[in-house]
Amino acid sequence: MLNKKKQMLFEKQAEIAKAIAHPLRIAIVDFLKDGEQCVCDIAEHIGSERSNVSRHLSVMVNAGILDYRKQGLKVIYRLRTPCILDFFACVVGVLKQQAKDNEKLLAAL
Amino acid sequence: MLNKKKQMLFEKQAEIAKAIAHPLRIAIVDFLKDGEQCVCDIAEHIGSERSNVSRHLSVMVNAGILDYRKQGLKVIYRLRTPCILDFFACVVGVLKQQAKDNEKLLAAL
DNA sequence: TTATTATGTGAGTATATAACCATATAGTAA
DNA sequence: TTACTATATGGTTATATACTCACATAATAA
Repeated sequence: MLNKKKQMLFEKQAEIAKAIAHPLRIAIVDFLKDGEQCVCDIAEHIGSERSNVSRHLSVMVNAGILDYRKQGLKVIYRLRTPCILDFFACVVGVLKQQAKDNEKLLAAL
Repeated sequence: MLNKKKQMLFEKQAEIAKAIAHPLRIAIVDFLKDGEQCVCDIAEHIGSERSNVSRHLSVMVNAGILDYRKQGLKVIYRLRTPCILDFFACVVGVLKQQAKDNEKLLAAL
């Protein structure tokens, strides 16, 4: 059985994973990998309402994935942990594996 | 604005991330990193009902994270993409960063 | 001061997810 | 055949999440 310490660690990890697990949030992280951006530009880039984007951003800030600074009227967000990008490299690996398996399946028909 | 292709990719990635984003599922992945296991042993190890574990497992199989084989009465699950473990290395990095920041905050009080 | 702009947040609704229980399915053994 | 075990799944309920709209807040400019 799991001990309390491990259980707590898994809950923390799940929180962070959940903070990434949304198409818009992934689009945001992908956008921010090239540099910091304000909410308005993020919203325009991913094509969603600012209020919605603002909420997605705060989810990721709370999880520790993003950071922000205020500059006049604007709030500018940036990636706080670039290793998040490694995660996507792995995910793309999973997708490629799936594609390969589908090919095999097709070839076998 | 995002094009359709990127949007589809982000949705796929989110699906995989969601499949990891649960404390029990992370516990399962952590358990499986040392080798394949049947549902009954997984359920006992993480301390949850078999029906519940079975559903969590099928979520991860559908996402392409896990694989399984049948052996008599038992169904034995294994990690399909070990790079998933890299993800956790990153997540632990995020947690460490958070802990460091909290220390600084405390020291500043 | 008022007006404008960027961002954040409360309220409501719709949808998705997780957990539990009961039951179904399938393999094994007597 | 019946009994037993491991796993999967339908149904229900509780909870969480995402989205939209309206409004609040805060910085800036006129």
